[in-house]
Amino acid sequence: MAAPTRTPRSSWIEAGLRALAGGGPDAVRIEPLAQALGVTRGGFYWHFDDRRALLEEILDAWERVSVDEVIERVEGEGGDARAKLRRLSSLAASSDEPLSIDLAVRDWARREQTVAARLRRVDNRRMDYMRSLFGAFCSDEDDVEARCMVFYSLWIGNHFIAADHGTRSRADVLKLALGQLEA
Amino acid sequence: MAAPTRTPRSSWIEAGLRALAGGGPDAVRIEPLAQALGVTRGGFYWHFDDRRALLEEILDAWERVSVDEVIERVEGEGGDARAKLRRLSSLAASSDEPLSIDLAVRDWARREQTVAARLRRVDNRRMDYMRSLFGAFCSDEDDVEARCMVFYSLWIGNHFIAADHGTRSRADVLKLALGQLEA
DNA sequence: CCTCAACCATACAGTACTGTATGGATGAAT
DNA sequence: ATTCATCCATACAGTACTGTATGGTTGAGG
Repeated sequence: MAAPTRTPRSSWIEAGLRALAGGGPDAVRIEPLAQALGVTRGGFYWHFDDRRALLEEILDAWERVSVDEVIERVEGEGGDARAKLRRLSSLAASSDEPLSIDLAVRDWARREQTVAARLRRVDNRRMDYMRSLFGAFCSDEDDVEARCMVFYSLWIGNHFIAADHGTRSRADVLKLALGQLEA
Repeated sequence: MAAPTRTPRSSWIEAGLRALAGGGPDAVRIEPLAQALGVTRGGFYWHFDDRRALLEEILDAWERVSVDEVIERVEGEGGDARAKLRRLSSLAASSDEPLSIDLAVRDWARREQTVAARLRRVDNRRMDYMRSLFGAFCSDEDDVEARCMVFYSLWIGNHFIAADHGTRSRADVLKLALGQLEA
Protein backbone atom coordinates (compact mmCIF):
# COMPACT_ATOMS: atom_id res chain seq x y z
CA MET A 1 0.00 0.00 0.00
CA ALA A 2 1.00 3.56 0.62
CA ALA A 3 2.19 5.59 3.58
CA PRO A 4 0.69 4.79 6.97
CA THR A 5 -2.27 6.90 7.91
CA ARG A 6 -1.15 9.49 10.39
CA THR A 7 -4.55 10.94 11.15
CA PRO A 8 -6.98 8.38 9.77
CA ARG A 9 -10.77 8.55 9.75
CA SER A 10 -10.89 6.85 13.13
CA SER A 11 -8.88 9.64 14.75
CA TRP A 12 -11.36 12.26 13.64
CA ILE A 13 -14.25 10.12 14.83
CA GLU A 14 -12.64 9.49 18.20
CA ALA A 15 -11.90 13.17 18.66
CA GLY A 16 -15.46 13.92 17.60
CA LEU A 17 -16.81 11.46 20.13
CA ARG A 18 -14.78 13.19 22.85
CA ALA A 19 -16.08 16.60 21.79
CA LEU A 20 -19.65 15.27 21.71
CA ALA A 21 -19.28 13.87 25.21
CA GLY A 22 -17.86 17.14 26.49
CA GLY A 23 -20.00 19.75 24.83
CA GLY A 24 -22.78 18.17 22.79
CA PRO A 25 -23.15 18.11 19.00
CA ASP A 26 -22.59 21.86 18.70
CA ALA A 27 -19.12 21.35 20.14
CA VAL A 28 -18.15 18.99 17.34
CA ARG A 29 -16.40 21.53 15.11
CA ILE A 30 -13.70 20.68 12.67
CA GLU A 31 -11.26 23.47 13.40
CA PRO A 32 -10.98 22.71 17.17
CA LEU A 33 -10.89 18.99 16.41
CA ALA A 34 -7.94 19.53 14.07
CA GLN A 35 -6.20 21.59 16.71
CA ALA A 36 -6.74 18.84 19.28
CA LEU A 37 -5.22 16.36 16.84
CA GLY A 38 -2.28 18.65 16.14
CA VAL A 39 -3.05 19.11 12.45
CA THR A 40 -4.98 21.54 10.28
CA ARG A 41 -8.32 20.88 8.64
CA GLY A 42 -6.50 19.95 5.44
CA GLY A 43 -6.82 16.23 5.90
CA PHE A 44 -10.35 16.29 7.25
CA TYR A 45 -11.95 17.08 3.93
CA TRP A 46 -10.04 14.26 2.33
CA HIS A 47 -11.77 11.78 4.66
CA PHE A 48 -15.19 13.38 4.98
CA ASP A 49 -17.51 15.33 2.70
CA ASP A 50 -18.39 17.81 5.39
CA ARG A 51 -19.17 18.26 9.08
CA ARG A 52 -22.50 16.53 8.67
CA ALA A 53 -20.79 13.38 7.39
CA LEU A 54 -18.55 13.28 10.45
CA LEU A 55 -21.55 13.63 12.74
CA GLU A 56 -23.17 10.67 10.99
CA GLU A 57 -20.10 8.52 11.43
CA ILE A 58 -19.78 9.56 15.05
CA LEU A 59 -23.32 8.32 15.59
CA ASP A 60 -22.55 5.15 13.64
CA ALA A 61 -19.62 4.46 15.93
CA TRP A 62 -21.67 5.16 19.03
CA GLU A 63 -24.55 3.00 17.88
CA ARG A 64 -22.21 0.18 16.97
CA VAL A 65 -20.62 -0.18 20.41
CA SER A 66 -23.06 1.34 22.87
CA VAL A 67 -25.10 -1.82 23.18
CA ASP A 68 -22.62 -4.64 22.67
CA GLU A 69 -19.91 -3.15 24.85
CA VAL A 70 -22.23 -2.98 27.82
CA ILE A 71 -23.77 -6.42 27.34
CA GLU A 72 -20.42 -8.08 26.79
CA ARG A 73 -19.02 -6.64 29.98
CA VAL A 74 -22.04 -7.87 31.92
CA GLU A 75 -22.31 -11.30 30.31
CA GLY A 76 -18.58 -11.95 30.36
CA GLU A 77 -18.37 -12.78 34.04
CA GLY A 78 -21.31 -15.19 34.18
CA GLY A 79 -23.56 -15.55 37.20
CA ASP A 80 -27.35 -15.55 37.37
CA ALA A 81 -29.72 -12.84 36.18
CA ARG A 82 -29.66 -11.01 39.51
CA ALA A 83 -25.88 -10.90 39.54
CA LYS A 84 -25.89 -9.59 35.99
CA LEU A 85 -28.40 -6.89 36.89
CA ARG A 86 -26.18 -5.79 39.74
CA ARG A 87 -23.19 -5.62 37.40
CA LEU A 88 -25.26 -3.71 34.87
CA SER A 89 -26.37 -1.17 37.44
CA SER A 90 -22.87 -0.59 38.75
CA LEU A 91 -21.73 -0.12 35.17
CA ALA A 92 -24.54 2.34 34.53
CA ALA A 93 -23.63 4.31 37.64
CA SER A 94 -20.03 4.88 36.59
CA SER A 95 -19.45 8.22 34.94
CA ASP A 96 -16.96 7.48 32.19
CA GLU A 97 -16.87 8.88 28.69
CA PRO A 98 -19.10 6.35 26.92
CA LEU A 99 -21.84 7.31 29.33
CA SER A 100 -21.33 11.01 28.65
CA ILE A 101 -21.77 10.33 24.95
CA ASP A 102 -24.93 8.46 25.75
CA LEU A 103 -26.37 11.44 27.62
CA ALA A 104 -25.33 13.88 24.92
CA VAL A 105 -27.03 11.75 22.27
CA ARG A 106 -30.22 11.65 24.33
CA ASP A 107 -30.47 15.41 24.41
CA TRP A 108 -29.52 15.64 20.75
CA ALA A 109 -32.25 13.13 19.85
CA ARG A 110 -34.86 15.54 21.19
CA ARG A 111 -34.27 17.87 18.26
CA GLU A 112 -33.09 15.64 15.41
CA GLN A 113 -35.26 12.91 13.95
CA THR A 114 -32.35 10.89 12.56
CA VAL A 115 -30.64 10.87 15.94
CA ALA A 116 -33.89 9.90 17.62
CA ALA A 117 -34.16 6.88 15.34
CA ARG A 118 -30.68 5.68 16.30
CA LEU A 119 -31.36 6.20 20.00
CA ARG A 120 -34.54 4.21 19.60
CA ARG A 121 -32.66 1.27 18.12
CA VAL A 122 -30.12 1.38 20.94
CA ASP A 123 -32.74 1.69 23.67
CA ASN A 124 -34.82 -1.13 22.19
CA ARG A 125 -31.84 -3.46 22.10
CA ARG A 126 -30.86 -2.58 25.65
CA MET A 127 -34.44 -2.96 26.79
CA ASP A 128 -34.58 -6.39 25.15
CA TYR A 129 -31.54 -7.42 27.12
CA MET A 130 -33.02 -6.14 30.37
CA ARG A 131 -36.26 -7.98 29.61
CA SER A 132 -34.29 -11.20 29.32
CA LEU A 133 -32.67 -10.59 32.70
CA PHE A 134 -35.84 -9.67 34.59
CA GLY A 135 -37.73 -12.40 32.72
CA ALA A 136 -35.37 -14.97 34.25
CA PHE A 137 -36.94 -14.61 37.71
CA CYS A 138 -40.16 -12.79 36.99
CA SER A 139 -43.05 -14.52 35.25
CA ASP A 140 -45.57 -11.70 34.84
CA GLU A 141 -44.94 -9.82 31.60
CA ASP A 142 -46.40 -6.55 32.84
CA ASP A 143 -44.15 -6.77 35.84
CA VAL A 144 -41.07 -7.38 33.69
CA GLU A 145 -41.86 -4.38 31.51
CA ALA A 146 -42.42 -2.12 34.50
CA ARG A 147 -39.19 -3.24 36.17
CA CYS A 148 -37.22 -2.66 32.95
CA MET A 149 -38.59 0.86 32.67
CA VAL A 150 -37.82 1.64 36.31
CA PHE A 151 -34.35 0.13 36.04
CA TYR A 152 -33.53 2.01 32.84
CA SER A 153 -35.00 5.26 34.17
CA LEU A 154 -32.80 5.02 37.25
CA TRP A 155 -29.81 4.29 35.02
CA ILE A 156 -30.40 7.39 32.89
CA GLY A 157 -32.11 9.59 35.46
CA ASN A 158 -29.27 9.17 37.89
CA HIS A 159 -27.09 11.36 35.67
CA PHE A 160 -29.70 13.97 34.80
CA ILE A 161 -30.94 14.49 38.36
CA ALA A 162 -28.98 16.72 40.71
CA ALA A 163 -30.86 16.25 43.97
CA ASP A 164 -29.17 15.52 47.30
CA HIS A 165 -30.51 12.95 49.72
CA GLY A 166 -29.69 14.31 53.16
CA THR A 167 -27.49 11.92 55.07
CA ARG A 168 -27.72 9.28 52.36
CA SER A 169 -25.51 9.22 49.28
CA ARG A 170 -26.91 8.82 45.80
CA ALA A 171 -25.38 5.34 45.72
CA ASP A 172 -27.29 4.43 48.90
CA VAL A 173 -30.58 5.55 47.41
CA LEU A 174 -29.92 3.72 44.18
CA LYS A 175 -29.14 0.59 46.12
CA LEU A 176 -32.41 0.87 47.99
CA ALA A 177 -34.39 1.43 44.83
CA LEU A 178 -32.69 -1.35 42.90
CA GLY A 179 -33.11 -3.73 45.82
CA GLN A 180 -36.88 -3.63 45.29
CA LEU A 181 -36.45 -4.61 41.64
CA GLU A 182 -34.61 -7.81 42.44
CA ALA A 183 -37.35 -9.22 44.65
CA MET B 1 -43.41 57.81 32.60
CA ALA B 2 -42.09 57.45 29.13
CA ALA B 3 -43.11 55.48 26.06
CA PRO B 4 -44.38 51.94 26.68
CA THR B 5 -41.80 49.23 26.25
CA ARG B 6 -42.39 47.59 22.93
CA THR B 7 -39.83 44.84 23.36
CA PRO B 8 -39.07 44.80 27.09
CA ARG B 9 -36.61 42.56 28.94
CA SER B 10 -39.30 39.95 29.43
CA SER B 11 -39.77 39.54 25.68
CA TRP B 12 -36.10 38.72 25.19
CA ILE B 13 -36.19 36.29 28.08
CA GLU B 14 -39.32 34.58 26.81
CA ALA B 15 -37.86 34.27 23.34
CA GLY B 16 -34.66 32.97 24.89
CA LEU B 17 -36.58 30.39 26.87
CA ARG B 18 -38.26 29.21 23.68
CA ALA B 19 -34.90 28.95 21.91
CA LEU B 20 -33.42 27.08 24.87
CA ALA B 21 -36.30 24.61 24.83
CA GLY B 22 -35.93 24.07 21.11
CA GLY B 23 -32.20 23.89 20.59
CA GLY B 24 -30.35 24.07 23.88
CA PRO B 25 -28.17 26.92 25.17
CA ASP B 26 -26.17 27.11 21.93
CA ALA B 27 -29.37 28.02 20.12
CA VAL B 28 -29.89 31.08 22.30
CA ARG B 29 -28.33 33.65 19.96
CA ILE B 30 -29.23 37.27 19.91
CA GLU B 31 -29.50 37.82 16.18
CA PRO B 32 -32.08 35.04 15.58
CA LEU B 33 -33.93 36.09 18.74
CA ALA B 34 -34.21 39.63 17.43
CA GLN B 35 -35.47 38.30 14.11
CA ALA B 36 -38.09 36.20 15.91
CA LEU B 37 -39.20 39.32 17.78
CA GLY B 38 -39.31 41.34 14.60
CA VAL B 39 -36.63 43.82 15.65
CA THR B 40 -32.86 44.21 15.31
CA ARG B 41 -30.34 43.65 18.06
CA GLY B 42 -30.35 47.38 18.73
CA GLY B 43 -32.56 47.20 21.76
CA PHE B 44 -31.04 44.05 23.19
CA TYR B 45 -27.86 45.74 24.32
CA TRP B 46 -29.86 48.43 26.00
CA HIS B 47 -31.46 45.80 28.28
CA PHE B 48 -28.55 43.39 28.71
CA ASP B 49 -24.79 43.67 28.97
CA ASP B 50 -24.19 40.73 26.70
CA ARG B 51 -25.38 37.25 25.72
CA ARG B 52 -24.11 35.80 28.97
CA ALA B 53 -26.34 38.16 30.96
CA LEU B 54 -29.38 37.01 29.02
CA LEU B 55 -28.51 33.38 29.67
CA GLU B 56 -28.33 34.15 33.40
CA GLU B 57 -31.71 35.80 33.40
CA ILE B 58 -33.19 32.96 31.39
CA LEU B 59 -32.00 30.58 34.09
CA ASP B 60 -33.32 32.93 36.79
CA ALA B 61 -36.74 32.85 35.17
CA TRP B 62 -36.68 29.09 34.81
CA GLU B 63 -35.56 28.56 38.38
CA ARG B 64 -38.20 30.95 39.67
CA VAL B 65 -41.17 29.14 38.16
CA SER B 66 -40.05 25.58 37.54
CA VAL B 67 -40.79 24.47 41.08
CA ASP B 68 -43.71 26.62 42.18
CA GLU B 69 -45.66 26.31 38.97
CA VAL B 70 -45.68 22.53 39.23
CA ILE B 71 -46.48 22.38 42.92
CA GLU B 72 -49.24 24.95 42.67
CA ARG B 73 -50.94 23.05 39.90
CA VAL B 74 -50.79 19.84 41.94
CA GLU B 75 -51.78 21.33 45.28
CA GLY B 76 -54.50 23.53 43.83
CA GLU B 77 -57.04 20.78 43.37
CA GLY B 78 -56.71 19.19 46.79
CA GLY B 79 -57.08 15.48 47.45
CA ASP B 80 -54.83 13.13 49.39
CA ALA B 81 -51.16 12.44 48.78
CA ARG B 82 -51.86 9.58 46.37
CA ALA B 83 -54.16 11.78 44.28
CA LYS B 84 -51.52 14.49 44.21
CA LEU B 85 -48.87 12.03 43.11
CA ARG B 86 -51.10 10.90 40.27
CA ARG B 87 -51.64 14.50 39.22
CA LEU B 88 -47.92 15.15 39.47
CA SER B 89 -47.08 12.17 37.28
CA SER B 90 -49.61 13.09 34.62
CA LEU B 91 -48.17 16.60 34.64
CA ALA B 92 -44.66 15.22 34.30
CA ALA B 93 -45.70 13.03 31.38
CA SER B 94 -47.04 15.91 29.31
CA SER B 95 -44.60 17.23 26.77
CA ASP B 96 -45.12 20.97 26.83
CA GLU B 97 -42.53 23.71 26.62
CA PRO B 98 -41.69 24.09 30.32
CA LEU B 99 -40.69 20.46 30.31
CA SER B 100 -38.49 20.94 27.25
CA ILE B 101 -36.69 23.72 29.05
CA ASP B 102 -36.22 21.44 32.01
CA LEU B 103 -34.59 18.78 29.83
CA ALA B 104 -32.38 21.31 28.07
CA VAL B 105 -31.18 22.68 31.41
CA ARG B 106 -30.34 19.16 32.58
CA ASP B 107 -28.03 18.56 29.67
CA TRP B 108 -26.58 22.04 30.01
CA ALA B 109 -25.88 21.45 33.69
CA ARG B 110 -23.57 18.60 32.74
CA ARG B 111 -21.01 21.07 31.39
CA GLU B 112 -21.57 24.28 33.36
CA GLN B 113 -21.06 24.47 37.10
CA THR B 114 -23.32 27.50 37.59
CA VAL B 115 -26.15 25.77 35.77
CA ALA B 116 -25.58 22.61 37.78
CA ALA B 117 -25.97 24.62 40.99
CA ARG B 118 -29.34 25.97 39.88
CA LEU B 119 -30.54 22.56 38.78
CA ARG B 120 -29.55 21.22 42.16
CA ARG B 121 -31.65 23.82 43.94
CA VAL B 122 -34.64 23.02 41.75
CA ASP B 123 -34.26 19.27 42.12
CA ASN B 124 -33.84 19.53 45.88
CA ARG B 125 -37.01 21.57 46.22
CA ARG B 126 -38.96 19.20 44.02
CA MET B 127 -37.54 16.24 45.90
CA ASP B 128 -38.60 17.82 49.19
CA TYR B 129 -42.12 18.12 47.87
CA MET B 130 -42.15 14.50 46.73
CA ARG B 131 -40.82 13.42 50.12
CA SER B 132 -43.76 15.14 51.76
CA LEU B 133 -46.19 13.28 49.48
CA PHE B 134 -44.67 9.84 49.90
CA GLY B 135 -44.10 10.52 53.59
CA ALA B 136 -47.86 10.91 54.01
CA PHE B 137 -48.49 7.20 53.58
CA CYS B 138 -45.06 5.71 53.98
CA SER B 139 -43.36 5.58 57.37
CA ASP B 140 -39.94 4.15 56.53
CA GLU B 141 -37.53 6.94 55.59
CA ASP B 142 -35.37 4.77 53.38
CA ASP B 143 -38.47 3.68 51.55
CA VAL B 144 -39.61 7.26 51.03
CA GLU B 145 -36.24 8.24 49.64
CA ALA B 146 -36.13 5.28 47.27
CA ARG B 147 -39.66 5.94 46.04
CA CYS B 148 -38.86 9.62 45.43
CA MET B 149 -35.83 8.68 43.37
CA VAL B 150 -37.75 6.11 41.33
CA PHE B 151 -40.64 8.52 40.81
CA TYR B 152 -38.38 11.37 39.73
CA SER B 153 -36.27 9.10 37.53
CA LEU B 154 -39.38 7.92 35.72
CA TRP B 155 -40.50 11.54 35.34
CA ILE B 156 -37.23 12.59 33.76
CA GLY B 157 -36.21 9.29 32.17
CA ASN B 158 -39.51 9.04 30.34
CA HIS B 159 -38.42 11.88 28.06
CA PHE B 160 -34.81 10.78 27.55
CA ILE B 161 -35.61 7.13 26.81
CA ALA B 162 -36.75 6.16 23.33
CA ALA B 163 -37.58 2.47 23.80
CA ASP B 164 -40.79 0.86 22.60
CA HIS B 165 -42.73 -1.62 24.70
CA GLY B 166 -44.24 -4.06 22.24
CA THR B 167 -48.01 -4.06 22.48
CA ARG B 168 -47.98 -1.73 25.46
CA SER B 169 -47.79 2.03 25.21
CA ARG B 170 -45.32 4.08 27.22
CA ALA B 171 -48.26 5.40 29.26
CA ASP B 172 -49.26 1.83 30.10
CA VAL B 173 -45.77 0.97 31.34
CA LEU B 174 -45.56 4.16 33.37
CA LYS B 175 -48.90 3.38 34.93
CA LEU B 176 -47.68 -0.07 35.91
CA ALA B 177 -44.46 1.27 37.38
CA LEU B 178 -46.12 4.11 39.24
CA GLY B 179 -48.77 1.76 40.60
CA GLN B 180 -46.10 -0.01 42.63
CA LEU B 181 -45.02 3.28 44.19
CA GLU B 182 -48.45 4.04 45.58
CA ALA B 183 -48.73 0.81 47.56
C1' DC C 1 -45.38 71.51 22.03
C1' DC C 2 -41.49 69.90 24.33
C1' DT C 3 -38.88 66.70 26.79
C1' DC C 4 -36.92 62.57 27.97
C1' DA C 5 -36.76 57.73 29.02
C1' DA C 6 -37.19 53.74 26.48
C1' DC C 7 -36.32 51.57 22.54
C1' DC C 8 -34.79 50.61 17.60
C1' DA C 9 -31.89 50.67 13.22
C1' DT C 10 -27.64 50.90 11.01
C1' DA C 11 -22.91 50.56 10.41
C1' DC C 12 -18.54 48.86 11.86
C1' DA C 13 -14.79 45.90 13.47
C1' DG C 14 -13.83 41.58 15.12
C1' DT C 15 -14.16 36.36 15.87
C1' DA C 16 -14.76 31.79 14.68
C1' DC C 17 -15.94 29.07 12.09
C1' DT C 18 -17.34 26.58 7.03
C1' DG C 19 -16.15 24.47 2.64
C1' DT C 20 -13.00 24.71 -1.64
C1' DA C 21 -8.83 24.89 -4.19
C1' DT C 22 -4.24 23.89 -4.76
C1' DG C 23 0.19 22.44 -4.12
C1' DG C 24 3.02 19.93 -1.52
C1' DA C 25 5.10 15.97 1.64
C1' DT C 26 5.74 11.12 2.90
C1' DG C 27 6.96 6.47 2.57
C1' DA C 28 5.65 1.50 1.21
C1' DA C 29 5.52 -1.00 -2.99
C1' DT C 30 7.33 -1.83 -7.35
C1' DA D 1 14.43 5.63 -8.30
C1' DT D 2 9.88 6.21 -9.22
C1' DT D 3 5.13 6.02 -8.42
C1' DC D 4 1.03 6.74 -6.13
C1' DA D 5 -2.29 6.64 -2.47
C1' DT D 6 -2.64 9.00 1.59
C1' DC D 7 -2.39 12.81 4.17
C1' DC D 8 -1.23 17.86 5.41
C1' DA D 9 -0.68 23.11 5.12
C1' DT D 10 -2.06 27.31 3.32
C1' DA D 11 -4.87 30.59 1.27
C1' DC D 12 -9.33 32.17 -0.03
C1' DA D 13 -14.23 33.40 -0.05
C1' DG D 14 -18.21 33.12 2.47
C1' DT D 15 -21.45 32.85 6.64
C1' DA D 16 -23.16 33.94 10.98
C1' DC D 17 -22.60 35.59 14.55
C1' DT D 18 -20.56 39.10 18.64
C1' DG D 19 -20.24 43.55 20.94
C1' DT D 20 -19.82 48.81 20.28
C1' DA D 21 -20.93 53.30 18.62
C1' DT D 22 -24.08 56.52 17.18
C1' DG D 23 -27.98 58.67 15.86
C1' DG D 24 -32.71 58.25 15.22
C1' DT D 25 -37.92 57.41 16.68
C1' DT D 26 -41.82 57.19 19.74
C1' DG D 27 -45.31 58.68 22.85
C1' DA D 28 -46.86 59.71 27.72
C1' DG D 29 -46.13 63.51 31.16
C1' DG D 30 -45.44 68.13 32.12
